[in-house]
Amino acid sequence: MVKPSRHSDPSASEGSGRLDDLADLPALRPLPTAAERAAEVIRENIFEGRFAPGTPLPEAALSKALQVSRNTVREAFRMLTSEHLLTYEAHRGVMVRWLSEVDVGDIYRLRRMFELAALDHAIDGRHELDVSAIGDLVTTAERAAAAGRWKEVGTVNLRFHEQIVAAQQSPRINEVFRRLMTEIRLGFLVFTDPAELHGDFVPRNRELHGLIAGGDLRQARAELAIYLDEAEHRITTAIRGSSDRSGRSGRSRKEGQAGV
Amino acid sequence: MVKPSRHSDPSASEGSGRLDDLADLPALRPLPTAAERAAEVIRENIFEGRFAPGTPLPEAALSKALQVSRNTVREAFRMLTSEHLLTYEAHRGVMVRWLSEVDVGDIYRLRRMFELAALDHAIDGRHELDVSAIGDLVTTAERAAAAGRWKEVGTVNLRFHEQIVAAQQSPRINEVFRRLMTEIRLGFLVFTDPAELHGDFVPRNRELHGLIAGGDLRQARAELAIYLDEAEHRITTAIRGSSDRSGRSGRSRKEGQAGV
DNA sequence: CCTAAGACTTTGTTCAACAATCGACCGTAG
DNA sequence: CTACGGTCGATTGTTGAACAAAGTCTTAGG
Repeated sequence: MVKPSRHSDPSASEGSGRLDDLADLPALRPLPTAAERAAEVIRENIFEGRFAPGTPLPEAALSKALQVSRNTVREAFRMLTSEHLLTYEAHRGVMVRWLSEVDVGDIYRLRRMFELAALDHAIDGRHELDVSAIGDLVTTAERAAAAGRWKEVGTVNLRFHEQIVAAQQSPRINEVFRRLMTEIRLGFLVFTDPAELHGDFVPRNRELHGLIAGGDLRQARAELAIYLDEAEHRITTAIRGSSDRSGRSGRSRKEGQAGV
Repeated sequence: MVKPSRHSDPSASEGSGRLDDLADLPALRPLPTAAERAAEVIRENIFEGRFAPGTPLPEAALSKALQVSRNTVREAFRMLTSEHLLTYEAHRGVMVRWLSEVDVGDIYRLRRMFELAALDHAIDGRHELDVSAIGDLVTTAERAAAAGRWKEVGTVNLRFHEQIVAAQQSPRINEVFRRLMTEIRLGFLVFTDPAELHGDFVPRNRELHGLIAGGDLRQARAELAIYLDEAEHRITTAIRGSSDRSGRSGRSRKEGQAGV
């Protein structure tokens, strides 16, 4: 069973079990290379709204700001481009990606495929959903919502869906889906009030968890489908609104964005 | 009104319509950066079998061989790693990826999802398959097979499937699928005689095309499902065989491959 | 046989420089 | 006034050398 996990391998339950507890530690972020750290910072700045969609990111400026060399910045850019967070054009550099309505539609098409397939798998008994992990995530989201930490609510909600998809135990599905979840966060940025977006999804996730825990998987699947339709519609509407108001037709040359 | 718009209407038989033909030029292959060219060469060497799976690729050696700087080589490595053709481990560099049976199973799970969904889409009338493009690809494959150019047969066969998937008109599905097709070519490498693998798939693709052209999409879907099962089985078997024979347990440290 | 210290190799990162390309500015011609 | 064409400055693309950090191999010793 080749589980290509970069970090500790879970098969460490043999021999002198003294170190086993250490293996379960949160692994305090190795973040090995400078490029990864740089990418992390840029990513964070994007999701905090400091680097808004459309913002060009010059290599020299980032190099100075992050205190790393230009080569390292370029390396970080490449990572973020492959995550679809930046768009790249030769000799023109990178800019923070604009998520269009078309993009959202495309992302949700993939979400439906992967998430509904996961439920189908569970219905057919091919794999099992991790009910307790799912429940924990809902609880975490509820606590964050109660405390008003809406950004965290959004993040945890996405992990909730990742956990569902993980039931298929497909490394590639997990990877692609994770990237989709990162990308869709660009769509969250158009909401000035995150509560508006995430607020009522928390109780619905709780309901989903209840259905799954109760074994009512068919009902859960139906609910999930509705959930996805509505989420897509809500983000699409928000994007349409914001693109009308703030004239963002400044998309310059050509029509689309390159660099996928 | 001499606005030289790129896509003027076809009524170009008047005035100074002289430039309109230029708009239809094939746009002469950019291949802009040295890193992309380097990646292209390495990719080609992998699929030609000169860089076999498991081969480590030292930066310095490639830098000298390709006549580009080490930084550019690293850039190329990163591209190929994100295509899943190379595996990467910090401070240990990259090596050509081993495709395991588990990988093949995972890839084919995705293939089924995407390809069968494309047929379902066509069945529901949501999108249409490009029958002529599909037919052209089969013809090309037939000609290559007749001439014994089996590597080309494999490539064209993959493009045949890409064309089917393209019916869904989803940029992200296309991208992910294209990457899967690249990756599965690593599985082709275990066949010493490519004809053994690709040979009888060509007539089956012809049959598939016939069914699609005839509008018999349900039958096509069923055939495609069988096709995929058999292809998976054939590659899996070949990998099991080759990993038994040539002791490839030289997978050194740890059990898996990192870097996905 | 196994272990450990040191030598060697390869990767990670930086820096400075130059070439290639892009975008804007600015005259000139119609 | 607008359209065209060239110049210039800024940014990206790429190089080569250099050094630090981590891994691998060799060798000496228990």
